[in-house]
Amino acid sequence: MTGTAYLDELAWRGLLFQHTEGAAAALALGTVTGYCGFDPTASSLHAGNLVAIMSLVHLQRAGHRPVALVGGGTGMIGDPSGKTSERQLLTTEMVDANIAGISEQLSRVLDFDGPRGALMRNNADWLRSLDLIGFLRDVGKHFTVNYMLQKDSVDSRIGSESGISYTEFSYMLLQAYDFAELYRRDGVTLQVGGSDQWGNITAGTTLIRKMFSAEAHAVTMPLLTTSAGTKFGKSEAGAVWLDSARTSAYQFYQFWIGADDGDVGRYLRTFTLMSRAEIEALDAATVASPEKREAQQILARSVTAMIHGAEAAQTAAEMSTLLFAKGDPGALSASALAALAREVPSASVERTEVFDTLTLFVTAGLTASKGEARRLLQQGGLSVNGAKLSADDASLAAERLLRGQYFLLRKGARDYALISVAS
RNA sequence: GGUGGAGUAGCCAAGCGGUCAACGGCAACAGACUGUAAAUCUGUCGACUCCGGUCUUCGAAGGUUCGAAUCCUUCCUCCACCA
Repeated sequence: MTGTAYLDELAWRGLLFQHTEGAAAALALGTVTGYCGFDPTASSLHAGNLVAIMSLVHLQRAGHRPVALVGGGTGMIGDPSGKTSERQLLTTEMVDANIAGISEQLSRVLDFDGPRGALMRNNADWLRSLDLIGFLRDVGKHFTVNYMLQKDSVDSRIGSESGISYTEFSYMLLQAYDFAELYRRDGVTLQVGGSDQWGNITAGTTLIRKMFSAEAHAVTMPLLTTSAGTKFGKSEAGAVWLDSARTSAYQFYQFWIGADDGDVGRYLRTFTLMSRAEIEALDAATVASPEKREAQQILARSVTAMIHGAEAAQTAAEMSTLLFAKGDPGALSASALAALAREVPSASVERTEVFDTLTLFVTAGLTASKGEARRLLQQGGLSVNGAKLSADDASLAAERLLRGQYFLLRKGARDYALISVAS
């Protein structure tokens, strides 16, 4: 294992934005313990957080020890980095509930066994009981306000309409203190994060130098964007969550398979552990025959398997094929339909002789109101059981139910839902 | 503290007594074309709707008027200049 394996790996994958001087040398000296923080802003992580998770996975694979820090303390304050306005404070209960959710997700992806097994830490353990006077004397004394004002995260907010509260202004010191505390407790000497975290991270290396006369390092990764310039990790329906209760494995799979040709190579590098040669072969395949979507399929399969397991990824792929292979939905077996009901958003309704088309789409959650459903119907954007509906298909007869029980609804090109009739 | 300017739908941004649910752009959604891609073109785009309409919006609260996003008063917030 060469000393620069970690940075080299990040670099060719396009995941290296900047790092402190001497980071490479420090990594070359032996096993380094490095951490990355996760904000408990929701009870689940989302696709965007995968970049940070991968940074820890690569760290571990390069022979180092990763620490995942959940922000049970910092989450009470809110990180101003990259935010244009003051944030709403979360309650302790919300933060703790969110921590429980994201800890579980992190523990599924990282390897906690062995001498370099990952560690899970929660900064609530040291931040919530922090006493103000002690903090101001021990930590605050090491930072000038001048230094803090220079940080981008603060500077951009100073000039903004809403300004920045003292609470969020202090955030950087808490994160710096986290780094120092992890150094003291676990010997952590490296922090990785998004490029917007540079200021917070270097505040930490500064603090460690002043408090412990020790050297610590920062590595940051570029913020991910799509080739269209939009924020990554959003689908039509909103954020792509790692929690299958929020985003089913099928929907998760669909998100990845919809990747643009221009993005898929980068995503393979960022979100899979595939080798450079394998990925370059897929790049070539995309150029040669983009319509096969080979790279997208492998990407979707791989990332879904990492988050939801190989079995769920297999099922998601099968459902995807089922829906998009342009087969006749009437031919689907009862068990295939039952499986579909678990993967695709679904709802059940009472049995009647005829069903109101618009109501069905609203019930299925594909449209927000009957008005919207009507508009889509008139535009030809709705279909049932694989057949496009026309403007006068205001109702559906019970005879059209698949296997006597289901309606397969579709909005647009790829938004499916299943209605099942209570028997 | 003084003077001047500004606050309009998810964002940007017109409108400045009725024809305003409010021009235009972006974003979003749908259709055509495709490869479950991109680009392009077309349509939709406050909420609900029995598609006839109904209801709630233009920083907040009052007021003038037959009628206000548009005029007046007070308040809140932001920006600029002066002190």
